[in-house]
Amino acid sequence: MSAAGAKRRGPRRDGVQAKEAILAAAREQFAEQGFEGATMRAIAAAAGVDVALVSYYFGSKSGLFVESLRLPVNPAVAIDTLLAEGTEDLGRRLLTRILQVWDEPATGAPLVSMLRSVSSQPDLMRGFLETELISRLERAIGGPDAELRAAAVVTQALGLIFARYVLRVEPVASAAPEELVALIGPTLQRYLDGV
Amino acid sequence: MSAAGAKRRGPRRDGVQAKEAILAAAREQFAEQGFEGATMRAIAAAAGVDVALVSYYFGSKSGLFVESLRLPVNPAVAIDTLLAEGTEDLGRRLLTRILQVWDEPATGAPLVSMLRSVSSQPDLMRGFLETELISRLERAIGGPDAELRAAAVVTQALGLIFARYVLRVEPVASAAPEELVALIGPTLQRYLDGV
DNA sequence: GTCTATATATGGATAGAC
DNA sequence: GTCTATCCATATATAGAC
Repeated sequence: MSAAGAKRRGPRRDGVQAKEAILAAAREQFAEQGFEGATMRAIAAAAGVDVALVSYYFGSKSGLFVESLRLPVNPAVAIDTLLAEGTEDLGRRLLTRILQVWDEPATGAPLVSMLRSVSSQPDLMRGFLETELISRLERAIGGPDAELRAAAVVTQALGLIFARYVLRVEPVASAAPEELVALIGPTLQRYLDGV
Repeated sequence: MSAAGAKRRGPRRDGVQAKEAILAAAREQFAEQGFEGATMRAIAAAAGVDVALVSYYFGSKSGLFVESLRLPVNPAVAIDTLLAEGTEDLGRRLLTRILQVWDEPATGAPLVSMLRSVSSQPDLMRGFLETELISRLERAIGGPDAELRAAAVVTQALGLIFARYVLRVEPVASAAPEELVALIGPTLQRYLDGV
């Protein structure tokens, strides 16, 4: 039926849904290559679809990543939302939001299981942190050493999350969110401000 | 107790070295029960030796832990050494020491591989962090919320270590130690001081 | 009810006998 | 090198005071 040369258009007839095929290919590519190493073109090719379809279904590479891991929230989008509300008091607001998402079982549980498996897939998280979180924060805060300061924010948040939700170290694990915000929020703010 | 009443003394005659037997038992117990859950009495019993021998060979539970994981340094001892030099500028000194140990391949490599496997053994690290690091820092700094502030120090250090040595996130992974000390040292100091 | 005191158990560390 | 005995710190339980 399909003409030789040009790709055919219209719905696939092999019974495989394109969206599912892309997700399957993405999981494989992300696992093998890490977030940065995997390319949308390679994923599309492996799924047997056109690259444009990936953007059509998932909006962005980070959106595809989030859905491929079945994560409940997209950290990149969450950061953009916070930044859109201005940079004032960003440290506390950022931390408050982080604790909200991770404390809520419905959203936190998948994140914890994702983080648990990170040690075996360091490339995956490194790429995501670098290109989706650190560079986003860097652009927003500016100033000298913006990249290093943005990365410092990530180290503090990562360490808190790891201690509270994965290791469950006391008294961090059962501290009230407000206590943690009061103690650690200013740290994030200091990194953001560049003191 | 042995059936005859008193335990026998003198060297073992079963050819198994007591030290090795203790190490083997310790690895098993630590893995199953975590650091806090494992008891020196249980380890000694499993090894078929008296409890006192464990202290004799390894000095302390944390010493046994360190040797059972073949770690190059004992963090608890390292902290005590730093504290013995006073609490002045402790944040920077602590961070400087951490970076020295982890940056040096001979000492850092075993630590990294240990940290990689932590996700599958959260009890192990939780117990060690709580009873060997956080409580030590807590006693040294005192003041209100000393325990939470000590724990905050651990979250920042842990996040930095995880980002720099396990995930190798840039620009944290290739930043100069002095840069990191200048940026993050004050954070540790703030937690220690209680602001 | 909450708070304090004392009892009891557990577990780590040390000194000294053998 | 190995074991006995003991000490000390911590955690849990119970009883009585207020």
